Amino acid sequence: MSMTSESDESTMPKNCIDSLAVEDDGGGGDVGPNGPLKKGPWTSAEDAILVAYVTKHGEGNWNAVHKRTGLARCGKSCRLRWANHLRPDLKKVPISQEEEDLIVKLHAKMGNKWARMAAELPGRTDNEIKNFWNTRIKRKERAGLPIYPPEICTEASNGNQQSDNLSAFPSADAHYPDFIPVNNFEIPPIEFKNFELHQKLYPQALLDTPASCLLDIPSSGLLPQVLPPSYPIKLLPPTVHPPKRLRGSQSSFPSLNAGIANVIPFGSQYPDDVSVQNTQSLIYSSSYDNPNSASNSYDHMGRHAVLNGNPSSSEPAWPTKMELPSLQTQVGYWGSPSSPLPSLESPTQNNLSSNLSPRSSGLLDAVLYGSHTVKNSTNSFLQQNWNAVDIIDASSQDFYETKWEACEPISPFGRSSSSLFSEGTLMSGISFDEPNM
DNA sequence: AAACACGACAACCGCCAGGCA
DNA sequence: GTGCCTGGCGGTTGTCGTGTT
Repeated sequence: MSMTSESDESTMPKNCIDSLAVEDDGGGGDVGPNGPLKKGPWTSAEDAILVAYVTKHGEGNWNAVHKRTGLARCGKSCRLRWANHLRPDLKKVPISQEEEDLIVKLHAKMGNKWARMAAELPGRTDNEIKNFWNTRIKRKERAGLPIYPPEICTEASNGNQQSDNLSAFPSADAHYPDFIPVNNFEIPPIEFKNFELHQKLYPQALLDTPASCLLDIPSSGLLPQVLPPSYPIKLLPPTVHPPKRLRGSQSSFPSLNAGIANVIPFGSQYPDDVSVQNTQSLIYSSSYDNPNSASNSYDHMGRHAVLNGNPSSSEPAWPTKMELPSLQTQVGYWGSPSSPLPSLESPTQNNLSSNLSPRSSGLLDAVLYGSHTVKNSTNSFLQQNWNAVDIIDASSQDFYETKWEACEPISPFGRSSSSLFSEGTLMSGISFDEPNM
């Protein structure tokens, strides 16, 4: 990014007030109990500090970052920076057409569930998808084009009808093409590995680099130097972060309140729906043909896809505010007592869930499932890659040249960076275990 | 060349939920 | 049971680059 301004005089966010600022780099920022916290664009030096910290200590406990490193950033800021920019598994290339198509499809199903959408798009962050979508919406809106391409609506409605067969949905679902089976809780077994491996991949030298030193480094690009020349995307399948909590666990459709969630056969759509877990295209590949419902997916302005066919939802909020797909505005419809829907605990769903993924009815189950799977997979994975640590510590250069070559050629920061180790300039001796201020 | 509009993106903010003492 | 802390999520804002007038 070009945003590397060091100046930031803005005030500290309220939610960061609990963080203790140690660094006083003369920059702006509010003053926490122990000093100022910076806001605004991150510098390369700050990135490097954060990367080093996370590499060594792992994700989580973000508020400890600045306490241990002297980084004048609040925990939330650190977390976001890491998640959106520093995670090694992030793609640093523009969103492809395929990805765009998938985003559109996912949005038709999920609405503004960016985090969940990100989970379906390896290497993409919720923020990235959100930005992409918002931009796209604006563009479409300005052009008077439908947000959802006709084929998406058609496919979605087809998929929805197909789901009828599975869930014995009432005929009303013809108006809810986005009600299609999808495993929104998919937690690939490997996803929890990321950090452990990263810990092995970042150089010990960096880990021991004093924050005070790093902070003095100009933003000209320390980070590219301290990070591997390429990312192990293939080794580290990016996905939703481990116990990523899903908001409104009672229903993955935000607008569907608990009561509704209880009656809607989301089981076919949620955690346990393995039928879609690995075959997302299934959703749109149904042989069903329902042109009518597709045509209903657009309002007269071509603005908001009325996927649910409810005209009332197509009007108001959409243009001025990023809205959920109209599906999610149809609470009343689904919530109607006249629509006896199967329970989430139906045997069918349970059967599905028993195979591959967590049960739709419980986020906890999803997490537990994920943890279990990861635990197993991580062990073997780490065993396979364990020597990477030693390699790095001993000879980073060799490691990168030999191990990273086969990986995604795009570096985390979108450039081909020279190895930090090739330059061998990092200081050592100070660990982030100890506050260095 | 300057002004403006727009896109793209990073970062912040407020809210909320889970964990824990 | 309650309150605090931490972290996640979605919405919003701010900034910069680029194209157009």
